[in-house]
Amino acid sequence: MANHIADAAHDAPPRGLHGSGAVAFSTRGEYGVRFMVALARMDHGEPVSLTDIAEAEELPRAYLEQIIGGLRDAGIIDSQRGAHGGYRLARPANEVRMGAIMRALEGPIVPMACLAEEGSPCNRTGNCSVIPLWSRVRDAVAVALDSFTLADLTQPGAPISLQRNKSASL
Amino acid sequence: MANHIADAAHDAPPRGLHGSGAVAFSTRGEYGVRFMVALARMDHGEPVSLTDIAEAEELPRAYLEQIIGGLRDAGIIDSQRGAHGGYRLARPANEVRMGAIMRALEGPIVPMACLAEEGSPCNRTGNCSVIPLWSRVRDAVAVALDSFTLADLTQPGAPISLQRNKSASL
DNA sequence: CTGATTCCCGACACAATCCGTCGGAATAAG
DNA sequence: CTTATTCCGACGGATTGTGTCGGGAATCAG
Repeated sequence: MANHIADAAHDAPPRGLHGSGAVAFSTRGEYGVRFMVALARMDHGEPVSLTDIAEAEELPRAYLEQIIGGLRDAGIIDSQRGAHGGYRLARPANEVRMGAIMRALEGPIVPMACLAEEGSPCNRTGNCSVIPLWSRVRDAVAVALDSFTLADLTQPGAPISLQRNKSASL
Repeated sequence: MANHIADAAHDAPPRGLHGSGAVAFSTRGEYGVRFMVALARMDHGEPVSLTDIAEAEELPRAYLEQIIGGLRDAGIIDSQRGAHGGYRLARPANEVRMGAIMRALEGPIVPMACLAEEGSPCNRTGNCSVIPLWSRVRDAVAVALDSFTLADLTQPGAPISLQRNKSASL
């Protein structure tokens, strides 16, 4: 009886919904950022091998290798194969915004499937007044990420005004 | 040879990592918010049944029922059982912040496992300088969500300065 | 040339989580 | 008593996240 209701909402989302890389930060983001920070610290002109970084950060090497492919494709890091090969920063650390790194690692920032680029995922555009909310959240995340550069994280100590607020519930 | 590296990083995370309700917005958040908006519009003093809302929003009824339990437990909505029962807003729509709704639906906002409340999930607190980044993202999301009230979404039209920026890539 | 080192890439397996369904118990109105 | 509705626990399928494995391709040293 009520099945057609479920069906109507069921075939609406063509793609998996938060799979396209939502604001969800998985280990890809965590590991990838830690990789970048470690690389920025170790990069002294010679390429740094993946094994060295994986050991220093205690991360699974093979998995990390798979993750950082996105960083290379995005032109954030340069790679050199062969003996004595490894990775280097493509640009100085203070010119690399963390938003670019996260987008390369996790895909575009789309907190909700409604905000996908192509196609018309949300057929209720007229009816749905919730889009401004997700839109603002997306922009806020992007601004927050882009307010840091890689150089801000390589230096120890609080890079910008940082208060560890232990307010009750966020 | 290199296995102990993987092992060291392997038994470190005791709990599932982004399961505690990260910034990841799943259908719980989407459906729950749509439920709240629909309820705010239909609430005229009499309780509104879940079936009516599910039909109006074309959402799976049984799943929605499961989702909104969190809203009731958080005291955001009142429920009345039995015939002619249903749901009502516990407070006026303009006093309900969207952050409270999202927290009730998806759990606390924790973009990365490092920021969990209890225990010391990140044993590299001295070494890890990435925490400020995740911390700022978390705060930005919280502020963005709390900048909307439920009333802002029930009225059609742009509630706050809203420009649908179609900038290339976020 | 040969071999060692390192990146590169596709496929695979395991576990967790998400999404949604189902059936029944409790409560309230007529 | 019958009906309408919330409430609750359990269950299954599909998807995705996490990580491994093996081999191929480039590069350098000898």
